[in-house]
Amino acid sequence: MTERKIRVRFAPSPTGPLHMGGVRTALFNYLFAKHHGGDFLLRIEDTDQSRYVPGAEEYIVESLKWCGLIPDEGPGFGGNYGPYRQSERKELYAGYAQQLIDNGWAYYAFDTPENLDRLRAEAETDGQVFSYSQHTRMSLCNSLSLSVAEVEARLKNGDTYAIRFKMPEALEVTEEDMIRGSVTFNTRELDDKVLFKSDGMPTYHLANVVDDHLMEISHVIRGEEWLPSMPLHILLYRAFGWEKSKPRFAHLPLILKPQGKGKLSKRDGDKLGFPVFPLQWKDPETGETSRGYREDGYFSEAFLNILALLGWNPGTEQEIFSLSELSEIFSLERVVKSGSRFDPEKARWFNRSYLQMKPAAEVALLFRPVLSEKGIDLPDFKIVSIIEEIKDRCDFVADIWEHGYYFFEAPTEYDEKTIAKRWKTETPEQMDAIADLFGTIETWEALSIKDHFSTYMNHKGWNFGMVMNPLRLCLVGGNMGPDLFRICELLGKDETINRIRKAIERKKV
RNA sequence: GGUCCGUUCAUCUAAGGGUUAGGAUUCAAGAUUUUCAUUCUUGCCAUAGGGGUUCGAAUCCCCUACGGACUGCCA
Repeated sequence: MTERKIRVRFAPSPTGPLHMGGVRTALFNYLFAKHHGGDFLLRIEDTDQSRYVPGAEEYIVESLKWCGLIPDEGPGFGGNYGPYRQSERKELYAGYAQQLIDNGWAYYAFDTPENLDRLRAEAETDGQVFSYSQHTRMSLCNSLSLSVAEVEARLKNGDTYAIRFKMPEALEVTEEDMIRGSVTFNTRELDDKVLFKSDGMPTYHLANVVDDHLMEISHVIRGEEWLPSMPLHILLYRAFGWEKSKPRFAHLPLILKPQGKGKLSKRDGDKLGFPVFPLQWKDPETGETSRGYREDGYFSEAFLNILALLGWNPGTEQEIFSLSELSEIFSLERVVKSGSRFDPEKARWFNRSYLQMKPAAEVALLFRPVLSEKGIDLPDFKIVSIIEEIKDRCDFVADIWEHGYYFFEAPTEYDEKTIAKRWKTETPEQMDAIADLFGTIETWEALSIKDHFSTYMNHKGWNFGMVMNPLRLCLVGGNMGPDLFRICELLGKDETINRIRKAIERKKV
């Protein structure tokens, strides 16, 4: 058992885009596999054709690729345990369902969905909850309550049926969850879940257990919402006689909405003020578009880093991790038990940290398209120099424009507050003098400009603040930006002088 | 309603019987930047409540409260 090859799977159903909780589940599976030198598989659980959403599977694959969580096996990724789409494994499941009927762990249920709906509605009006279970099964229409002859007749007649699990009576099922510890359920309280649907497809429970067994999955790492069905799955392994090779279970805490109640869900879409999806998603039915982390300008490394620290911690004070670093130190023991609220502010901070770590040349490559879109073309070394100056005030690549547009185009308006505070009657004359001074400078380089400027200022006896601030206003349109002389240098001599003259003109009017 | 899971600053979390309960984000103040942002320093802020066990409990046990998940021929 301990020598068993580690194999884990991420098993989403293609009912829409993956949300960040799903990505985190994939991440933890990936990290666990890589940490132990095991395999990470992707399996598409598309057993409910009525909920199938076109494009969802592609979306899932693209999301994993963006994050760098590349499956070792899966649809389109190869592997010896395929197919990895449950719809393509359809034929397989009926035999397993039959096996359970034969050995008495399951039974045919002929009840119509309408009838069950009615029973549920009735129970509800009485303030009760209907459940198809050991307490009610004998009064319903199934191969346990009907005579053998009747069952055979119905089967022969082609009546539709579902196959339900026959939950044992009053049996304690205890399982050691790798995150939660020992968890015990009593089968008395559990219902008879449908394993095989009347449409010929298995339900999640059957397909999941059968495939995990066939694919030799060693650890099931999934969201906490699956904890209540763990006893059913345990019992299914028992019913099939697969207990010896049964995987270990680990139920991850949920990611909660930042405010309000409940877990984060796909339906939260765009309403929260931050993306819940890794990638932008366009709903094929409504045409509605939901934003994604990628399109919002997050680095995938930052996105993953945020997710890694949501419900897990390294036990040290380190917060920034690469994927390979995470693989090295990740362990299920350090996953927390309680659900966590996602904090968009901290997500921003993570992205900022990654942006700051990247060399200016790399950021320039990412910023280039923004400039191209605006029809701006500058030599690379120039862009890199500019980015070096303003990178540390940005959280996202897109912020570079916001914080440094004046490097690329002259200001068209000037900040009123700064004008009121700094633009005095003597200012135009002073600016004019500075422009003249600049015209005489031969080595157009920050240090040299500063030198000339200082000497001139001292000679004139002018107040530095009352000249530098208006000068800054002329060049950038406000009271922001990096070192003034660096700006002059990067702008170039002619442009600097032009901007000063232009500002004086504008102020006159 | 029932079953199961959970509960340390506003948020993410550390501390696996003995610490002034630590860090990060946010927020606030100061310093630096002759501007702004950054950066740095400092500060504010927490063991849900009640009972036990123990010399000693955030840590172990019980109860209460609160939160969450599940309760479909969905996954």
